[in-house]
Amino acid sequence: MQIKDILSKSILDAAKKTVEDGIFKLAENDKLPDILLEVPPKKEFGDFATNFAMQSAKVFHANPRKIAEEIKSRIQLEQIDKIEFAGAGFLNFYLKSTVIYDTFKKIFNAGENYGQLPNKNNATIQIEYVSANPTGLLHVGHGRGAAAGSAIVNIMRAAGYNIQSEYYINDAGNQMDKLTISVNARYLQLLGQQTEADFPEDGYKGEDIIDTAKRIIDRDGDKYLHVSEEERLNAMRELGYQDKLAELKKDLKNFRVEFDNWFSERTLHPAAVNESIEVLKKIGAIYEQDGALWLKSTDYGDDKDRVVVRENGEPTYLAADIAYHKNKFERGFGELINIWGADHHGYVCRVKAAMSALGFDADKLKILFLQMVALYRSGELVKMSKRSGNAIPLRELMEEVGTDAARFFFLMRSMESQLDFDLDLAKKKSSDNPVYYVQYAHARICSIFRQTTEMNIVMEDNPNFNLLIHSSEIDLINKIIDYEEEIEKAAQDYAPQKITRYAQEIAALFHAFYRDCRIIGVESNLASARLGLIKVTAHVIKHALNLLGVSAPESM
RNA sequence: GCGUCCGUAGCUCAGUUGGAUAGAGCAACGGCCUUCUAAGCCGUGGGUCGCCCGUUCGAGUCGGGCCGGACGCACCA
Repeated sequence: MQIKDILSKSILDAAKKTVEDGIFKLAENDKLPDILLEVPPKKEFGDFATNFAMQSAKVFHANPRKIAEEIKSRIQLEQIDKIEFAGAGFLNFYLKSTVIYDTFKKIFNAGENYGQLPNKNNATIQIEYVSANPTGLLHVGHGRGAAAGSAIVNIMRAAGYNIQSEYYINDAGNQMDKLTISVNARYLQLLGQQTEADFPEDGYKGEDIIDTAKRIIDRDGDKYLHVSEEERLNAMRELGYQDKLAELKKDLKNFRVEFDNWFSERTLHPAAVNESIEVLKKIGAIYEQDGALWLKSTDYGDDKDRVVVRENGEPTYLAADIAYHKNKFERGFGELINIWGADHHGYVCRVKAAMSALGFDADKLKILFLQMVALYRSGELVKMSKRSGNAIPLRELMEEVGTDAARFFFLMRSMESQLDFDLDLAKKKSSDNPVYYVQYAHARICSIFRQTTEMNIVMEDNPNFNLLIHSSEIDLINKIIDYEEEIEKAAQDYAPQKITRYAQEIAALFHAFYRDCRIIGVESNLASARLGLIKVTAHVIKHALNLLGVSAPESM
């Protein structure tokens, strides 16, 4: 049992005891408030504090000071040095120093396992993210989604959840037709059969389509000039698609993003799409009007009903999405998480409406939104890529600042905040740059180990951590003790930025320790304990960076 | 007009189911290398938490109303 839980329980027991002792009365319908323990904002306020005396003032009909005194006198714990009443009604708990040493010793002994929480034995949670159309290059917005999604997957796994990650490939419908005519036009152009003037108006104009056409020519030459137009278009569709998908996978891999499953929209057409429409028709959630089929999403709070099959008989994107989400629900996940760009928020209601209509628990579907990314260079907003004339491709960002900095910067802010990405700062090789700052702390520790090993300063198997009494050492130990709780919180809130922040904080505490506490040149038992401390510190920094998908170099 | 998100130091942002004197980084200014990486450390200044009203013992946090910004409001995806 964690010290926090022990404290909570003894506070609750003490509160109950005040009632038993007849000090306070609890009315029939009144309940004791939950015990909230927090780490106080200032060290003088102790190791933990609770506002219980204030929270319970109402049900006890007594002033907080009186409540605090009564509770204080009923708590006897060997781990506690003293309890003080402070402020408007806080109870501050001061732990005996042995508590943190005992806790730290357990962490030290856990070694590489520290940071991996026990399995929660939950039904698998599915996280679907990126899911960009395979019709062009991933841009920086996708990059933010990729960084966030993969970090959330890592964090939730560390927190003990079973996770499956998935990418939904929109490889059917309109956008594939556009890809086809675009690749076809570039192919014909490159082989001198067409000019720029022939390029279809609504085609994809990006340069990457030319690259795709070039690769097709490199492979198959001009052979599609000598077949029927239909055959050529079919070839352009398939080859273009395969090429785009391969590029997309390549970028994601370089960005340290992997998926457990790739789900092709094509597999839903036409059977699964038709089937979900039939089911919805049968239960009256779909009706016909103006030659189209409409989902009655207004029954579930939507502004208007939505078309699922167009007048021309073609299903809409929504129709496929209903079939896809139905499929996901039927796979039996405990929770479905989608990470979408903020520009899709208007879409939530209709998808949830369809799932509710189909009898699924729409609350199991959690949709997280990602706000936009704005890149700044020399203080100026960078809008377009010079090369592609379009949104900035993720690979250009990776080339410019590197994968580590790109991921770290994407994960510094909460997802629902717009992100201003400072390219100059991301490239700086100094402590101004937060990613270098954290990595440097890790490298510094590795460097100390290289030197101490050479000087035969060794860490014993069982160092005496009680020797670590400097405030810089205590602060660092306390931060390390917090780590697993931080993971838990980050997982619960789907908030990778909490880990990014934590990494910066522990790095800062290490640098302060480095300033105050030397290892080489001190008495061997103390050196040994300090080596133990920095060994765990290095592990935690590396572990946190791994969760973020950022490397932890051993030298810089 | 409607919906979602945002508004906290000059800039970018944290602020743990409402709690103690609102924090961090950058920028500015001033210090620290004969000793484990100065890619580091220490110090100083800097705030009407967009505005108003309400709920509460207590509001940056909750509710209502304004103001400002981003995004969305297709038989596109």
